[in-house]
Amino acid sequence: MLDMPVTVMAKNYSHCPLKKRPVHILEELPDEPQNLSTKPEDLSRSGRLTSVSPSSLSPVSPHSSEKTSPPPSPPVLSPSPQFYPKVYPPPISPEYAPQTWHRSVAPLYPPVYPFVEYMGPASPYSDSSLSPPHHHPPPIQPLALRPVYPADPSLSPTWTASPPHSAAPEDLSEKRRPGVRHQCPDCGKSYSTFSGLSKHRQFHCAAGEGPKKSFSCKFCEKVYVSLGALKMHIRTHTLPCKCTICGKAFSRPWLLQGHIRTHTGEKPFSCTYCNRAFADRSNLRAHLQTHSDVKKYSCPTCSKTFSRMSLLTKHAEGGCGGGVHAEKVY
DNA sequence: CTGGGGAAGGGGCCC
DNA sequence: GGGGCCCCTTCCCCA
Repeated sequence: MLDMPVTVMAKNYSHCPLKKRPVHILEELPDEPQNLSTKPEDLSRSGRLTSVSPSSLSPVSPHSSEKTSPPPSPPVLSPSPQFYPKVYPPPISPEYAPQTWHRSVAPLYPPVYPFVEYMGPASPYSDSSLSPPHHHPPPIQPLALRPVYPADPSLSPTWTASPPHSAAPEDLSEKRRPGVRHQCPDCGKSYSTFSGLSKHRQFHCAAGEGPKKSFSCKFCEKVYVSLGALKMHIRTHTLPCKCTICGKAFSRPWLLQGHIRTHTGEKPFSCTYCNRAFADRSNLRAHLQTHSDVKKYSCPTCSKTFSRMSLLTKHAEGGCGGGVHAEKVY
């Protein structure tokens, strides 16, 4: 069974009047990894907020009533490009939209590999905070992934997932012929056995184009292709950044920083149209949509636009008939 | 019921 | 590789 941390789902928010969401309290964390936080204690101990970097969203001091520039009149109707510089992909239908981990039951990240084989002391999981995939793989099929080398040595081989029994006996004998070295076409390392080369190419060769290592979270079923991504994810379980005021824990320092603003009342982001201030930049961005006649999300059926995807989804589900195949308006 | 605000989460990117 | 930040998204609450 999984060695999960004890997570207490608070029934109410009495311990923090500002919270609207249930709070996960890690009561015990067996083999708790080191504090992966950057400087959470510095943040909470000092109680001093780091300055928010200036941006296009014009942060202002918490209690400043003066504005650096008069609000433009009247509000521009189309979203300012400075806020939406990206080319957005088509919105995902909510039924397929990703959900946050604490709500999700099914893993969002299917394993990259059918299996991961441990390689002894040099294992990437030597860090106690990182665990090997807790899904014990099915019996390892030798040659489950094998490279097919092209004639041109400068080209990377393709990988095939042919079952082991598909390899002809003569092929195996060829691969194990004494004196024959199996060289990695990507990095040049040679191995006495084909399986050695195969393992190298699957899990160690950074130059290769084959599948890379996978890093599995020991607290849930998510799998990442990089150690950094896994470490970042693990913080969502360990929640190393703790608010000294209410005790709520967060995965990242800047999340805690934003939370502390809910206590201090600091709202560094102000709307240039109505002068309303927000503690969160994204909330200001959403607010700016309310000043626009043509909003970000439009119904493909009736062309009505909405400031939020959730509103469009409700609209579509409410009988417009257009479904939730929303399109963003720019 | 709808629309908006508040709070928070995650991945990605840049330094 | 890690930290900080950005952006998007989601959920909850309220008017």
